[in-house]
Amino acid sequence: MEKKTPDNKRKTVLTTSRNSRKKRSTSYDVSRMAGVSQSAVSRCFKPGGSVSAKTRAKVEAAAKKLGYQPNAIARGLITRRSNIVAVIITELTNLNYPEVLSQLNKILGQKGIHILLFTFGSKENIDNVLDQVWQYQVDGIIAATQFTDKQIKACFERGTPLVFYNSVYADSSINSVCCDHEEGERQLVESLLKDKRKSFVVMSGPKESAVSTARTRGAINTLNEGDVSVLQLSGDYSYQSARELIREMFENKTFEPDAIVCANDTMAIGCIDALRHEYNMKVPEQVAVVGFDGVSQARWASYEVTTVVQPVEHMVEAAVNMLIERIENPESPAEKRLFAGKLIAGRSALLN
Amino acid sequence: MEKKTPDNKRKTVLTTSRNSRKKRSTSYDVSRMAGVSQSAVSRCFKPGGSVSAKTRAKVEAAAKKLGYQPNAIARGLITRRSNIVAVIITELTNLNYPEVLSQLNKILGQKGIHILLFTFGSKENIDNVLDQVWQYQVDGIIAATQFTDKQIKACFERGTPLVFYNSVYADSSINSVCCDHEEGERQLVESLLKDKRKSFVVMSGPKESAVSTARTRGAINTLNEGDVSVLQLSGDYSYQSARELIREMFENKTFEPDAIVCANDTMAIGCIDALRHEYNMKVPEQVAVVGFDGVSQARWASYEVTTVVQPVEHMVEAAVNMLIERIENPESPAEKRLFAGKLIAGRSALLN
DNA sequence: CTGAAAGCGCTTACAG
DNA sequence: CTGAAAGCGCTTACAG
Repeated sequence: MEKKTPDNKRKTVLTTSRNSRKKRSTSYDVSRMAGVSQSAVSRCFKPGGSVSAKTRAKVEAAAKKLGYQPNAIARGLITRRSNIVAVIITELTNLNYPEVLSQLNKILGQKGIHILLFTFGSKENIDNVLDQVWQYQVDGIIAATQFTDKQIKACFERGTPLVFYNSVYADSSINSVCCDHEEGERQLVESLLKDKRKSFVVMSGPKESAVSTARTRGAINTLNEGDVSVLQLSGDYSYQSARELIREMFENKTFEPDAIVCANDTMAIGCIDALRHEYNMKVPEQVAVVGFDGVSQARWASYEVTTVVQPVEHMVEAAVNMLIERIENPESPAEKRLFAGKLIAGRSALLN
Repeated sequence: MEKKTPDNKRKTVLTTSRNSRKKRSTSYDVSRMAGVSQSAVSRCFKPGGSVSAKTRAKVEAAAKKLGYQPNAIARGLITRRSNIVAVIITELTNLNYPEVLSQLNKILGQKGIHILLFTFGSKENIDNVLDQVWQYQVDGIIAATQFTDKQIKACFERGTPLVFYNSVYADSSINSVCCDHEEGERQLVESLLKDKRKSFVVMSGPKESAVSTARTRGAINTLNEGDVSVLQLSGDYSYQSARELIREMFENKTFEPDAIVCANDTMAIGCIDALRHEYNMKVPEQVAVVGFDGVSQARWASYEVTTVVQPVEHMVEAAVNMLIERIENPESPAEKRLFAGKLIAGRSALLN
């Protein structure tokens, strides 16, 4: 009631809520209290703005008293820089992503950039996500998911810088940071070949995942160079899918592997559990199992998965730097950065 | 070069970048092409805006041709509704959070609300995060972390609705959604007591975590009702910390537990691995181990942790609904919602 | 260094 | 239903 309501027609729900919401103070409020112009206030909050020490002192005192913070939304409207980046990421249940996301937040935060987060299951439509992204005028996009050509083109047309994380496209005008999945897998498989393994199962992740495809390709190509038998199975990156594939294989009794190459650590863990706990087999003596990613769970004593660790910190930092470079200088040439993974010999496979 | 640059003084880096950035079309561009007023365009994009079918058709055609999307930033400036909610979350490595975050995104997304994500390690300052939050004029905050009274007061003063997730405060004017950690722990411990366990280790998480404190309190209070010996140890929710605590305990040979009550599943898994792989002990025969959370890893065959599952989906949905209710109606009374967890008997403890 | 003024792209009473 | 106009809270040439 103590509020001034000059306009007593304000009665809609929206207005009610607007009124009862405390009004935040603006640069005008500060300028009035400090006895300076509104422009002066604005300059005080702009790094490198030219203001005298005296003016700055007055403004800072007033701002503090009023609890003033510049409105980043209004600023973004006029500067066309929101300092917000969209992070689009599938499968948050993928054990690798929390680390990626956490690292992204850390590095972007250091640069004063914020994350508008979009995650989604396979069901949802990336087009919808992109619509949201345009509306929020983000400065750029980091995408850890697969886009269609059309979606990529839309980003170009709108001039929104785009960097893919672990998702590669042949088109050289597309920016990406990627782990060398194919080469990493080759190293794993070569070690298994040296260890005289003869019957291989290669267990892929989801069909639509380019990462899984690259890993599988690395495995198959390397195996084709050796004199071994190979069975390809297709899962979905999950622990459950790996267990089920093992179960099916043994029930059909069609194949007796002595090595299993999994598309990620989670599936490797699923295989190890199925082999040991359902079929009473020795890992790695009877069957060697290898994964990929280097998630923390892979190091747990019950598994100690032999795997390739992605250099997540370096990759994320590279992605962020690439994106910022392209936000600040849209003419930067496109670039693909490929990082080597590091093979870690655990106890799920005998490697010398 | 084909661009019109009426003002040839534009030469700063910022301006360069602005120019080379494709200009997105605005409601004015659409109105010009459609031959209607800009207000008409605006109304077409407002749900329930009153426009004739004819006008709407013209506007939609023009908008489509221009690839127009309303600028949510400009809209937010005038409506004072950004449709952005800040999600503030510690310890993304905590295995429970990916699920929470993914669920948050799903439910908020369904309501047309976006997430500005803030994660941080223990080092960083929540005050800094809150400064960012104010600047971005978020509609509300979901905090899965501990605030100081002063920080909570700041939210009140600015009129920013705030809902805590798994973080409780005595003050009844604070909104929160929480799992009943104390009662869940009581149930776990009672089962262990029924199972005739006599020597208990209670392994806490980080000192600053209210959740860990509640769980530990539930355990200790229940144990005090029985005739058993109790050793309290303090870790940090991590697998490593649990293994180290076990190691220290056995090296000091001060205590021989037959039951270990862990602050979360990850620590329970660490205990199981340490007991089995370092000390060659049988779990659950010699030592029973229980956790808390119900993360997917707890169900892995190597562990099958007896635990209490948090009803994450319900909790997140409750938090989102509470927040939206308070955004739309700031006068809503404060509320605390407490959800029961569900005890799942795994094979890490013998429960009947 | 400083202030007055224009303008970012919208929404929304208001008057027709 | 429609359009002209004011205004959200800023930044930034411009002129002093």
